[in-house]
Amino acid sequence: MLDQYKQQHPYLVALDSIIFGFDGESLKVLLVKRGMEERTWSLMGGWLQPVESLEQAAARILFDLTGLTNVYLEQLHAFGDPHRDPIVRTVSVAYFSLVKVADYESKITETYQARWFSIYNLPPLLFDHGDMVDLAIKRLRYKAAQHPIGFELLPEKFTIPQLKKLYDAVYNTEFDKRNFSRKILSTNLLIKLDEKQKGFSRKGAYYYQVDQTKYQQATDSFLNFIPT
Amino acid sequence: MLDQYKQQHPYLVALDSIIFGFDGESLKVLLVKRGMEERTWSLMGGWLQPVESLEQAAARILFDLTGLTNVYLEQLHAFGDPHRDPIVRTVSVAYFSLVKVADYESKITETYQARWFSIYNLPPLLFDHGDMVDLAIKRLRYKAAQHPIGFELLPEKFTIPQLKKLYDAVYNTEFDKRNFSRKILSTNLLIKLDEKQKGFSRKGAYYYQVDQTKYQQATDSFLNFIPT
DNA sequence: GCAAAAGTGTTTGGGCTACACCCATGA
DNA sequence: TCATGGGTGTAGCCCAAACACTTTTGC
Repeated sequence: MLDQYKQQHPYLVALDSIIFGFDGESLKVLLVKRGMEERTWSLMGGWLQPVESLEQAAARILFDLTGLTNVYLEQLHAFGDPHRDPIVRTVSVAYFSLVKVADYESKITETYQARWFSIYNLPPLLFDHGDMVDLAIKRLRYKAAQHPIGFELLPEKFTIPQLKKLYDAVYNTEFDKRNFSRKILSTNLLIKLDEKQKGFSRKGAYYYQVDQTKYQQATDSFLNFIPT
Repeated sequence: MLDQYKQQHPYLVALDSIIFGFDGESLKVLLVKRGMEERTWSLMGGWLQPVESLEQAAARILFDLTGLTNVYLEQLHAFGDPHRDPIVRTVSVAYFSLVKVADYESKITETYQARWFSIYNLPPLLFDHGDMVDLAIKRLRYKAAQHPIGFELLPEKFTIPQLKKLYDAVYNTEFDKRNFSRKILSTNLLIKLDEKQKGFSRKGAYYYQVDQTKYQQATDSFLNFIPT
């Protein structure tokens, strides 16, 4: 190894994931109690391994907890305050992910002690994990305003009222249902199914699903996505 | 140190800066030829030191090259492909910054071999620095479309036509001057000065400066910032 | 038949776009 | 006086916001 490299200090590199889910009513974050820190809730995290990229590591860690693959995963921010971990200096790269709660629900408490918390009712968190969550919420709002990522939080089939409730929860407000559905449908990203939701309301709402082809393209383009 | 930490591999952590500048005509990036890599241009970068945060490190490195402080500096992305640096595994946190070219111009070539390159005419770059620049341009466009960060690239006093040229350069297009100035002025972020620019045009354009108070607040809020 | 949620239509105002003319000045 | 860039005004259009009524169905 060259001198220039030898003189430098190496640091531990961790990954932490802010995992968002939506249960039909409010926006939730998945927290765990890990290892030595029995008393404090924290984000799901782990260490970067020699053979993997940051993104691969984040996906691996997410898989360990949830058993899910093919999940929406986006790098949030690298946190590197010298004293963020009081034991040993660690740089943590935070990722945020959006998961469909229904897809796995059961798995999460098998190995880990994990629980969903409403974003408006979070417990004290380990290290700077609270900052990470705050930033992730901000980013989610920012991003969901222009990109149709909200679908990632719902099951394959969902109704427009469900989608509206999700947006209501994310922005902590109440959108106008008429303008909302007009706006959403005008994107042409949704395919109306023949099936109606049963049990929830008398009338029943039509199910929709995402047009995956169009969705892939739209993800990269600008869309102003918040109606009234 | 606890076992959990001991078993983990540490890595070198670097910082790289995409430094944008505007010379009145086109958008530029500042590149250097560093150390051993005499033959390849690269971004300005350095190693994370034990006592500093990521942001402090990025600011320090930027200061070393340009002598500037109080510069617009924003974390772009952490790059961690296992083989991005072929010699030793390194995680690099990239920052992008916007500097006022006029403020220092002279200093940059004293210690380092540095040069401004048009973003449309970049040389081959070291490692994954090309990806970093691409991402930074994308982010700059994305961000400048909604936040008034364009001012960071101009001197304290600037004219509306100068600002329009900057936006033209960033988006590689030509905005309509009437709509552009209406839009910019409607934000009320600019203070018109009594002074006119001399020498460039016959008539001379009025200088403006940023209303710092309002600007600080606006930075955090949504503004749709691109006219025709 | 009534309660509760789903679904749809209209009007209005503001902002964006497109476009054209006058102004100030140095040469 | 003329050439060059600076500065402003307007009409049309589209989109977003505000708002109310009808439909469906389980009880």
